[in-house]
Amino acid sequence: MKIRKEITCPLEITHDIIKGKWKTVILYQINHIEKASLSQLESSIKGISQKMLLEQLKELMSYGLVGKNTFQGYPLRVEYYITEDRGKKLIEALDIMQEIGVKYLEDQGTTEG
Amino acid sequence: MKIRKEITCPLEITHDIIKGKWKTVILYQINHIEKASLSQLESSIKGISQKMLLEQLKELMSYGLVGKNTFQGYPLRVEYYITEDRGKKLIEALDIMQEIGVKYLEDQGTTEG
DNA sequence: CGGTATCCTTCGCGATACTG
DNA sequence: CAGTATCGCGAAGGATACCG
Repeated sequence: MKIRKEITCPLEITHDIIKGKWKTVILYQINHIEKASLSQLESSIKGISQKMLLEQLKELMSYGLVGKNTFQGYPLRVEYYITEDRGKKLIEALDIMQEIGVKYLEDQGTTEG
Repeated sequence: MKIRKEITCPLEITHDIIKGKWKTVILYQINHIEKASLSQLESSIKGISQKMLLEQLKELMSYGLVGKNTFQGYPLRVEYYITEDRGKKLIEALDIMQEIGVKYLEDQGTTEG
């Protein structure tokens, strides 16, 4: 995911970070599950492959939005979480987007049905 | 811009609508300029072509996020605006994204310089 | 259970030219 | 000033197979 060099407003940086198909859902799900394992995320996000999930998680971590704890032993265990400083702020925006989505579905329902 | 059929959460609908490279900046700029003409938008958004701008505006209007007033006569004049019902709500999310972007730039500045 | 590597396809976006 | 049409490219993302 590329972040453009020339920007009109800082908003675009944030947008470039989360514009990928899965980024927002992943963040949203991690926040809900709280300490999310890879398999938990994989099964909770419809249609995502393990490869995409890991790829996107890596990017989100590189931007400091998601953190990870690894527990050695058997079976292997990891916990993904939303970072307090950067991640939680973005969740606020995602929550609004969630609201809008819910509203959108309601409107669809009343006009279609 | 395609909206996926199978979703995990309504958030994805909103995301699918604004995921395009220019959607968020366009919305943000329209909101700031208030009654924005095409040329105003074109000159205020760095790097965008008229074709992309019109294409994206059309999509944003189809989702009810942006409205347009056309004034016949010479020269031709149009005003694009953020819709009260749907658009303004999204601006709330974009404002948060703007804040995050600003913070991001600040952090970059302190670690790099 | 978690993670990596490779190959292939699709479609978002840019460049360009034209119309009312 | 505002808007439409066509074409080509590249990166995002999907399928699949393999490793600790």
